[in-house]
Amino acid sequence: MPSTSSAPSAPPSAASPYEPRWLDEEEMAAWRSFVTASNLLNRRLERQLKEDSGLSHTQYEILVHLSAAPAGSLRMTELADKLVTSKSGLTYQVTQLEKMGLVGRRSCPSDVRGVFAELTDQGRELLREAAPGHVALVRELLIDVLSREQLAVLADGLGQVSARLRLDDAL
Amino acid sequence: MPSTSSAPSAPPSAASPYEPRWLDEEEMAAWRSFVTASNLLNRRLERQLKEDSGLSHTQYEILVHLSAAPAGSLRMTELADKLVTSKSGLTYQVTQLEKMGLVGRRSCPSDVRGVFAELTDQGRELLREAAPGHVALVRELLIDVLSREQLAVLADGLGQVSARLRLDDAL
DNA sequence: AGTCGAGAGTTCAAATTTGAACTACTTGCC
DNA sequence: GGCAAGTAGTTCAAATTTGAACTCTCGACT
Repeated sequence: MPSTSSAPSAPPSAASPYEPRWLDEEEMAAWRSFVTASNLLNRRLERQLKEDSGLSHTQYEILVHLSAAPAGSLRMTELADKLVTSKSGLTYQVTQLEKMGLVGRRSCPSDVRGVFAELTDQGRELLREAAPGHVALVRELLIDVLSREQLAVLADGLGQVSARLRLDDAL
Repeated sequence: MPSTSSAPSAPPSAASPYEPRWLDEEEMAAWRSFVTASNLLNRRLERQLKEDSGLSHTQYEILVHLSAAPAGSLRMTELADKLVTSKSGLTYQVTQLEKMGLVGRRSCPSDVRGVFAELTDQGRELLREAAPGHVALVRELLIDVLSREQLAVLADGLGQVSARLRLDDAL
């Protein structure tokens, strides 16, 4: 009896109005490995970043997104979107980063309600220091484990999945 | 200038002793889509499960793993491993589930230190109710978005990634 | 037997995350 | 102009997560 993660082990003929389409072995394996890899990877990156730079993965990603943005700054909402996190969660983390001197807040000229999070020089510098180690680990644990083709499929497939999810959310 | 998530936007010729191998566009895309899809998916599943069954994704997975285990029971440590979570985190969640009457604790006969988490009838029942909706959503958002080949690659590739991570952790 | 390092779970305090409520501002439209 | 509906961010309380410290037990070895 296959050990599944999304269904009780042996779907009995019972309970729900329409018999759902359970996941077959391959589908189950894909889903399982996705969840597991994601969790394991997160734990590892979290640990490494905290040890090497004192940043959480979330904080690191905030810096990255800001550094990639036009003036090293992004509106809070836009940033929250890119990070896929809650607005309140972002408010919290930006405050933390502000205390650390890595990020600043400026108010938006065109919209009084708006707030820009902005990378400080110190933030840029810390990111510069933190990036190599982080990238190296991502490479070691994920990128270099997969072939070029596998990477392409990952990018493609999960890109579609993300796109679909973003659409749904926008409803 | 490519927007990367693991490196500052334009890797300047600076800072670290050995110039790291940055991620090229494809690699970056793969990594980005993985992280994003994972976050989006988690948020969605979390929401759905909570609404439909009052369970968090973590709690749901605990029930699943237990239901798939020999006597509907697993040692705490083993369960924590499967879930990829901290021991203390598991202690907390098992206590929650216990309060809800979905899981029980039995002590291990052969090892006084050991504790089994065990699915109750009520737990089995709730899982039976929760599973169809959850599976349907996983299918809709991930499985059915990908082709059979893409799924195979996912399972394979991420399986390897997980295996590697598990090995490393065991060091 | 006696001891010492490792393992199993729990407890604890601190950090994080989240949704809901709230404030203040914008916008589209009469 | 003036309003209703929607937006941007923050605040707040509650739930969760984590690592470190701690307790107790196992096991191997002397």
